[in-house]
Amino acid sequence: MKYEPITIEEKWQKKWDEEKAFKVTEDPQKKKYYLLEMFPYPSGKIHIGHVRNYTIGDVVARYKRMKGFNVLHPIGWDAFGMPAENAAIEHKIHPSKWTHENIEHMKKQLKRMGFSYDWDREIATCEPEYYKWEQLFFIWMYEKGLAYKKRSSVNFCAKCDTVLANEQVEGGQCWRCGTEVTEKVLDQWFFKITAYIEELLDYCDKLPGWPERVMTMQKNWIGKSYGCEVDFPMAEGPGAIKVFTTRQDTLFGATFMLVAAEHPLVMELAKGKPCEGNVKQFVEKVKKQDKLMRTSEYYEKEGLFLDSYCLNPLTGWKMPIYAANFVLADYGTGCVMAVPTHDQRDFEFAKKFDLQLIVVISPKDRTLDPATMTEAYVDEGILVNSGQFNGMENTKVLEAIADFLTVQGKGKRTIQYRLRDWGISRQRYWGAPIPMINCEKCGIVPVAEKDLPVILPEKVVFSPEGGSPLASLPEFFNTTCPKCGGKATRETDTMDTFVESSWYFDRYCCPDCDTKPGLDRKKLDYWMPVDQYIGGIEHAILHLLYSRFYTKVLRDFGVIGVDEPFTNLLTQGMVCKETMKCKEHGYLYPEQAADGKCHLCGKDVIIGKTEKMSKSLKNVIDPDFLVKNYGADTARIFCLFAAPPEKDLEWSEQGVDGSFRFLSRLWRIVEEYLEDIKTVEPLSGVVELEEELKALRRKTHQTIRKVTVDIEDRFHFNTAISAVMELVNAVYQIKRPASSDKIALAAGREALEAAIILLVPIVPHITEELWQLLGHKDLAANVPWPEFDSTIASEEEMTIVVQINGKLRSRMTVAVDEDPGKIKANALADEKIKSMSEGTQIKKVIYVPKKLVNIVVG
RNA sequence: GCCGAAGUGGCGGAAUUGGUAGACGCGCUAGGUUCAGGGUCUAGUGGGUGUACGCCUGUCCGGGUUCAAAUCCCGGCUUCGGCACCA
Repeated sequence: MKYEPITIEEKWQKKWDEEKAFKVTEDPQKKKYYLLEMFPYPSGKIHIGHVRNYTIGDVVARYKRMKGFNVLHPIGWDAFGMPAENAAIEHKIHPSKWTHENIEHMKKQLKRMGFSYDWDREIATCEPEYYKWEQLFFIWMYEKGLAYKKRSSVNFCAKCDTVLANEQVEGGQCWRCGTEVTEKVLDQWFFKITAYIEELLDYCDKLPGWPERVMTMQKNWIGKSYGCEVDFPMAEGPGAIKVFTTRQDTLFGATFMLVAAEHPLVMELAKGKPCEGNVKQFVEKVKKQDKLMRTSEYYEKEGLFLDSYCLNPLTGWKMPIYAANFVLADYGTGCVMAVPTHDQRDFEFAKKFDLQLIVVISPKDRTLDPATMTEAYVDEGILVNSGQFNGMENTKVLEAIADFLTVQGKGKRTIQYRLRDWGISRQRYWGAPIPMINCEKCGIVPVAEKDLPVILPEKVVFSPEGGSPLASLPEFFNTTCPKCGGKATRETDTMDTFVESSWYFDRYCCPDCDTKPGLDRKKLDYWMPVDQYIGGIEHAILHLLYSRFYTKVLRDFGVIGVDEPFTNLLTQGMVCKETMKCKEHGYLYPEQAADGKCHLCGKDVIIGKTEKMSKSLKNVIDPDFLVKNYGADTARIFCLFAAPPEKDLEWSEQGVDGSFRFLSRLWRIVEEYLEDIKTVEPLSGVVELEEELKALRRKTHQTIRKVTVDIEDRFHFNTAISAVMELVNAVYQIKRPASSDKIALAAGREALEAAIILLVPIVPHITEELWQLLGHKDLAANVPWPEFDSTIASEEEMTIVVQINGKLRSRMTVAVDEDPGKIKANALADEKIKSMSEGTQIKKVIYVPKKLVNIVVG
């Protein structure tokens, strides 16, 4: 019988489905394990990235189940979002229909991969049963001041025709479509993520199960910095300009003031002065320039004198005030004290406008002369020209100056963050409606809880020009005020889809809960937090930060009982493949470049760089193709074998062949033995064996040990698989026992059963089939994980390496329990060692137990 | 520019704590197979050198610590990722 993956895979998938083999319920007697992979956006088809992500997760889920854990392993759909809406415009298909069809198809694909999900917990975030609760949480957040509306300048993507959060802008471009982001002023809803900023930061050091670099990225994103707020009084008249600085040690060197061009203060100061017209022009120019500036590498420092002065609070000197293009309006106070001698940007600015330079930090080995300086001095040094602080080290004077400013009432210590509140308004249709009402009389009023959900209307018109379809649907937005009953209009913005993905893992614990608040605390207390979360590194900031925030909000509502949603996080690497190009036809799909020739023109194919698989580069492998040609098991084992999970995986056609070959090899050896071992019990306990079988048995138990450690402690599936390959090789290697040699056959059966069971989490279909062939009635998926016997696994002999001065010279085989003194003596008595150390003096003999003897000679 | 990760055969990757570098797989070579081909099984496969037991050399480069370094320390190079006028 040949190994026919397609037949057996479909057979077992059907069986698992019928038996609901992976359905779970809360069981207080059993230890729970919540394994979660980032849920997919239903784009239409699964891609290799999904296959890799979900395979990694499935191995762990199946392994933990075999280890006796009560494993929650759910799946669902991140079903709201723009592509559905774009499809509606382009193909005249309703987003709902498009989404549901995609889910249907992708669900089939996932089932075809053999992932062990509890499908009864499947959720789709576009269903009112889901977003209803999100709307409830929104109202609660509104009542607590955690959701608020603000008129603000926002990042706007013209192509997507919607607003983007700061986190969704990458290098000045839209994270989704790459279009350049522009600024727009709109009324927007925000979540007050900054209310939890300290806790979010704090826990960055309390999540040891997260990769260091993800935590670093989050910390950077939060961007906490300690400094001072300092008041610079206006030279004439009342008032002062507030400035944030982390470098109060350079305060004595502040010689001019910079204000962000967009800052309202700029026009205020220029008002009525001769420069007003110029200033206005300048501000307009900078506003337009802004977006370009963000993306371009080079930038020209520009500024304009506002014909006003303020005073340095410590020196009392007059400081000219400039509007500048390189000062950020939304960081700190939007105003910066300029210290040209010790800040490169300020230095360049001062040179351009010929402004005063005063050195206040002096390097230890030389003296700085403002007249000859060619760049700012930004290193450490001793304070000069700084009154009572002269002679002190600048790094140590920060506290003293902060105290001094506080006592003098000229400033105070403050903390600044880079993180802004999370803008969640989207001017799109396919999202969860924001449950708010604008009443002419009462202002903003939340929808009454009893009226939830605010259902997304089905019948809408999409226009290619964009704009929210909801905003042109009177049946939707015309309503009455819940407070006064008067005429009112609904909010037509929908929520950012990152809101749905911020709590879906909670909902999985009780997907059918239909009583307020949609989350069953008892069930959540059993399952949460997620023990292991697995997904792409691309969500290091966005999704993971939002989810952490939302978890804390829900905790404070008493809805859940955990501080953090994900205890352990594994960020898997990308799947890459070489690109292929034809001079004439550009990038080619793999099937268009068979035999190294372009199938369109026959020209030689140029092999390009290896890059992340993407449709635009056409370096993609369709999972359907793999399943059809090799089966799901081969796709799974290859994804695991080619690289450890956190590293990028380079796709290799030949590697896939190799994986398939291994499975066939396993199949063949079992078949080879099948008749003879069908009725033989595998070995267990202590049995006297001849040398070859003893070695095989040792290998069997060593393999169990290694695979267990590799999966449990390190998620190193590649080495686990190679260990099983070795075991299979070992069975091939032994002499085929006679049909009557029951002991040898029992040892063979023990080895083969071990190989099969150890591979169950990795290649579940072939192993189910082989398990059944061996005469077992129960599902391999439910078999307990094997234990190893350390006595059987331990070697009786060991190879000791003999070195002279650290160089390998000889080896010897000794019993494991050999006396160390004897081993050393043997090493010295070794023929080769004797001849090589002749005429030298032995200075030292080092014995590393069970490893080597190093003889140091002089 | 700043921060972080990585660099090992022809290739993907092993080497858990400093202790036999290159497990396992791919590729390649040779051989067996009622072997057309493919498949399959067995053996070999870092480089150099020698008839051979062998010897020399070798984990990005240069130093250092150590009996012993892919692994630890210092300096540099390259690649990838993140942040980037944050005051």
